[in-house]
Amino acid sequence: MRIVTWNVNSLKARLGRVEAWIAAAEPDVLCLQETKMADEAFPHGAFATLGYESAHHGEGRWNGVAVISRVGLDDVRPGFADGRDDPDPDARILWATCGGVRVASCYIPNGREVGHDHWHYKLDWLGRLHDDLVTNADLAADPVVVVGDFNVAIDDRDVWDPAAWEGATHVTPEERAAVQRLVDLGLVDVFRERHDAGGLFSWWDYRDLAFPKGRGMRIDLVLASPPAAATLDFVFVDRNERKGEKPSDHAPVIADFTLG
DNA sequence: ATGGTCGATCCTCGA
Repeated sequence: MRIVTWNVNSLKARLGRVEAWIAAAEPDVLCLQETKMADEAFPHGAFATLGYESAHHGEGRWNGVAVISRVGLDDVRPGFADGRDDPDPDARILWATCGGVRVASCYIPNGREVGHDHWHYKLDWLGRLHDDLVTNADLAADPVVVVGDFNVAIDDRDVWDPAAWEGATHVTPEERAAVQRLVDLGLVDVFRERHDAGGLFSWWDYRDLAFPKGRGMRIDLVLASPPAAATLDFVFVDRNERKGEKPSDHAPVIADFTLG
């Protein structure tokens, strides 16, 4: 089963590229983030034409997440089920079961600046994801794959210049600890398990020619429960998608499992 | 060629 995460930075602006990419790469499950689209505007028909069911959780201008699947799409659930009364104010997580795998498409808050209200929201958001998993998933027993734009670089290998990012959002001990809590539940960062090297990134800023200069970060993650991670065949970043006309600033991360 | 973003919105904000 080929599971992909891709922050497309507006699905409206990226639809043509996404359609062409699906036809070429043939994902079984494609999780999108930053669709920046209302639910009414989501192009279910375009994906149906390609043989995919789709679910979307959007709000319009910002955020928005989708799960697109050709291996079934059941038990769709937007938002958290973590026992708290306050819903997430943003459209940032969508769960679905695809081909027997429980999948979450996640767009973790950016954080903006360390100490900013939005940074505290980011830490709280990752805590809610943790509690949602504890409440609703049996990671030791079931295939669960949590993917998305985490806006956190787990260690210094995931940053083009750790010195330039020292003390900045995405690399603080607090943010890294919030992701580590997910790993401590048993989730495996399958890309890092398979690739030791630094300099392998999934996002490059549009500004200052960051991509041709190699100035990126690895912030798009595929986190798999042990039963899923044990069946990993390969995982890589399709950095070709960062090239060409009107790319997203993120490239797809592709993980193939021999599940099912 | 010695610089340098993009998208959605409403001309600024968020990333």
